[in-house]
Amino acid sequence: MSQRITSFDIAELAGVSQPTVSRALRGSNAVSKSTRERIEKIARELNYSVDKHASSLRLQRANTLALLFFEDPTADDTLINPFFLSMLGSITRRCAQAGFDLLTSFQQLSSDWHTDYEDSRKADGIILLGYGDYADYRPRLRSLKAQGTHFVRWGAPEADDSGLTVGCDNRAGGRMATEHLLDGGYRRIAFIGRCDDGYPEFRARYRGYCDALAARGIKFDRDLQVDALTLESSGVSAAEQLLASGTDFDALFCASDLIAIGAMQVLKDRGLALPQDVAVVGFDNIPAAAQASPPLTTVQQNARLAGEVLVDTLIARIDNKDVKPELLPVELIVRESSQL
Amino acid sequence: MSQRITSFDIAELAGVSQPTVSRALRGSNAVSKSTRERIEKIARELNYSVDKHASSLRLQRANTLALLFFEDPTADDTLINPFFLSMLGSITRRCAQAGFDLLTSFQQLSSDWHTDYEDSRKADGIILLGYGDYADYRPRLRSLKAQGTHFVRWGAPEADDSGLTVGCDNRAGGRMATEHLLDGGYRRIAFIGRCDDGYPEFRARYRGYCDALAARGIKFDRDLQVDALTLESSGVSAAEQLLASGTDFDALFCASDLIAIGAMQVLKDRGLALPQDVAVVGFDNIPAAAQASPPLTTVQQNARLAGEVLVDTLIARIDNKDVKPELLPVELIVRESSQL
DNA sequence: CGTGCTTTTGCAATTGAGTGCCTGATGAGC
DNA sequence: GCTCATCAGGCACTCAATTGCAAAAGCACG
Repeated sequence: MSQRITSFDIAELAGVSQPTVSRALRGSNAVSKSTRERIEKIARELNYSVDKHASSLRLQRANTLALLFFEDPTADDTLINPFFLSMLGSITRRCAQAGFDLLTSFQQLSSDWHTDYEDSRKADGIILLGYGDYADYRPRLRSLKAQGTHFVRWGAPEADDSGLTVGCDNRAGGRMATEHLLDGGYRRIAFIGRCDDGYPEFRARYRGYCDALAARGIKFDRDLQVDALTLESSGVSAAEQLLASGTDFDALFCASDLIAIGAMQVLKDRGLALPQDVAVVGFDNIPAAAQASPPLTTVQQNARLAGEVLVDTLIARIDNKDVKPELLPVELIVRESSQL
Repeated sequence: MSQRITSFDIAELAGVSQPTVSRALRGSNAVSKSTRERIEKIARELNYSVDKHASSLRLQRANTLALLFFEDPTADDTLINPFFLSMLGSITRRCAQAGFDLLTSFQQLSSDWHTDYEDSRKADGIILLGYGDYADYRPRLRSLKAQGTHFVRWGAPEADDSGLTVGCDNRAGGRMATEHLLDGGYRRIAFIGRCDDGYPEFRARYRGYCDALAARGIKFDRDLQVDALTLESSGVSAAEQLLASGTDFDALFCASDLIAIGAMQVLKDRGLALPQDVAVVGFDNIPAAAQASPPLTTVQQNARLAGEVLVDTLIARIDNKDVKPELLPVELIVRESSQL
């Protein structure tokens, strides 16, 4: 295995000094056109590429982002929100376009992941994709922000974190889903999902649900809300709980597709016809939604766009540019679980 | 924002020289216990961590692996083999355990991805997860190998790439799936999937299928093999083609779950009862397999183990240790698509 | 108390690229 | 032909950590 090629090798072959090679390759205008072209040609022929570590050390910039999947300690990999995974491709591509590398990690919500990334200069900024109870890590995010760490998070923006959080318009999605059910003639629509402080995204979807009911003058019934997390098993229990309560309902708006899939299973087992007896709408449009039986109506987030906006926002923050937070659009995908 | 903390700061506070700090923190035995503890304490208090780039530059080692998802140019993200994604968590965790970072990227099969990673010292080695026609990139892998690049690939090992490829025992999986169908009394079992040179994994599954038939003395019928790629749409066309051909069949062994899901859709649309009229078995155990209607019997690969073995194998190669390739075990998951 | 050995530590150089400052060359204008 | 401006390129240093070598300090033993 031959010795690595350095800018000194290129310099020697081109008959110039090493700094000139550096200037030529990074496009300084203090190098004549002919010299630059000669250097570029040699570099190409030798398959030279700049040593990332030397460059980062000198520039004090890694040109690398870190993607952290926060995991629930109880979760196994098969439970990863498929939506996050479908962002991955988009994130890596956008990073590549912007000249950044992407470090990926799955982490427990432990105490030192941020140290590990920004303190050691491995990454210039962090993208956080998390699930689990947001209340648990809100304080940590606050302290990260106070430390000046560069990061963006996917979720529901809160009042005090301008630009730190990118999310889709969950509230609009909740409204669209509920209006769709109302348009279908359903009137006793249950909301399945936790909507307290720990689940800001679910809460926004819930608000959209309330908005739609209010707009049609339908009274909101407290009994029609049942807690559930983004787990199929949680959808199962929620549906069982709702049935056991005896509350009358003719439709479910589930805060996520996984919940919806679990709930549909229970409804079908009880011999209810979907959507004749009960219509179901989910949220996320995970691949399994289309496979479900019946195929699940759901609100789709644009994963491609989401990934791009996360990357762009983070890079803007790193460059100390102003970032205006935006809510990304959602789209209702109507399938047979809500409409024959 | 305060200035970054360096080993010089620690040295000053500890009243020693900077090299002593370096030695203390990386566990050299040329540092007295009391000095080491003093330094470690100060480093901890200041939240110091070693600058990755300076360290890598000096050590000539990035302590980083790159994970490349090779993508089919035609594919969109929703088509990513879910099995690969479920390896991701396992790979990141194993890397973390081994003290490596993980760079992730989705790449077209372009000409310079390897340059970009190992030549620029971004990563010490590369994990390749790919799909599409293997014949297309076999030559590229050969040249990578010739260049001495460190890499491992997930797939079906071939004769000449010892240790470069880690895979599960596709042939055993194919045999198990087929034997299960034979045990269920099915005799006209079709194999749906391409099994030429470009798809070594499918081919291994196909060989297992042939093994099982041969073991029961059942004559193999050429008409019962239909090409398909890992796409739902491809499963749809394959099933239509098989039906159109008029070939008699009572079961399908599909080379992947996505193919199986597409094929089942067609069979159901034609009014065939699953599994009474036709039994179906897939391969991969993707999450949608359990959601399918009827739930799909399939061969499960152990994604956690796969990720760990990929990482371990690659690190062993980087350290120039000997690597013995192994075939990872598979497991048959019986569901209603093949058994009432 | 001196000699010789082992720890412990510091000095100086190294890793590869990027940059401030200065010099030398070139060309234009008079 | 001379002066001055401009441009190209080189020197030396920097980024933060690691390491070979040598010196100093500590220790034991005669």
